Amino acid sequence: MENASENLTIGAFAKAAGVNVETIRFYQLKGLLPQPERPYGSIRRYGQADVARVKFVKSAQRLGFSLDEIGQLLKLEDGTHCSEAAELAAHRLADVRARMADLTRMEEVLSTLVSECNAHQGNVSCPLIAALHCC
Amino acid sequence: MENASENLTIGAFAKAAGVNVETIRFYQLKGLLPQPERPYGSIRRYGQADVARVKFVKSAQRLGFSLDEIGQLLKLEDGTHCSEAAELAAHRLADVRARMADLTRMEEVLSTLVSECNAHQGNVSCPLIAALHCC
DNA sequence: GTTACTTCCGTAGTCAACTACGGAGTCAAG
DNA sequence: CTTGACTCCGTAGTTGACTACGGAAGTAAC
Repeated sequence: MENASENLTIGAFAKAAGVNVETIRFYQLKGLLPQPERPYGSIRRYGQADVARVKFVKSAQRLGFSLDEIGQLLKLEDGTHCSEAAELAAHRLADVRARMADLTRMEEVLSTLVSECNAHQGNVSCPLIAALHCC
Repeated sequence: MENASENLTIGAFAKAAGVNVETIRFYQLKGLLPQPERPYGSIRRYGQADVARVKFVKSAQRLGFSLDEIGQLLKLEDGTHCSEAAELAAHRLADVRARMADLTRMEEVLSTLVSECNAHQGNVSCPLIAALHCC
């Protein structure tokens, strides 16, 4: 008999990869995982390479890549197309920086308003509400 | 005759507020704008107070508030419930800071990987792909 | 050989904040 | 009084990444 970890049912596979069964099936539909053949109408089996692939997807997601982009990265998975991969990452990096700039702006305004509200003891209007009315 | 800006059709209102007509109707559905009465089966009219309300919504959105939260803020619009408003803003601020922390982590990893990829001239595996495979 | 768990597969639902569509009614200008 | 633009209203579609459902078939344990 083969190693048990090379003969996983979809449930064991999902558990090993740390995702739901439905997520596996969803990734197959999206082309992120190959549709495994079903020998003689029985159930499909998975191995460590499949687990690694899902973990690759999850790692890339943590860096902000979309599933579409991850599909592109998976085509470069052999590591021989470094410049293409770097270009994808550079786009991601630009997007991350743009979102950080937005959040920085929000953070500045919100923290100012929160501290103004906390300092505010009078009976005139709330600084936060006033700011939303006026800008 | 009244001031034209107090007798707006929905189209003029939307233009004045800088949004689409459909957005107005959507906000009415969500309770962010009152459902104006239709006098005698004719069309509805809007005024500057409505325009101000939509602009309030859009200002709050720029600070990261969801429409649900904005609904709560609108109930405090008279400015006399500063501490409640400040509490909502504090939650928003915490969320903004959490998202910034996530993005900062992504930025660090991505920028490192992009520069490693750019420095990488050998024929061994791409640092980006390797990183996704391993962490 | 039966019970109980799992898998298969397609379709539909979730969330947020809209956007699009379509048919009927209303309104102003000529 | 007709034309054309606008409004009304409900329903459905969009995006992304899943999650849920349900009936049929395969599989494992006893």
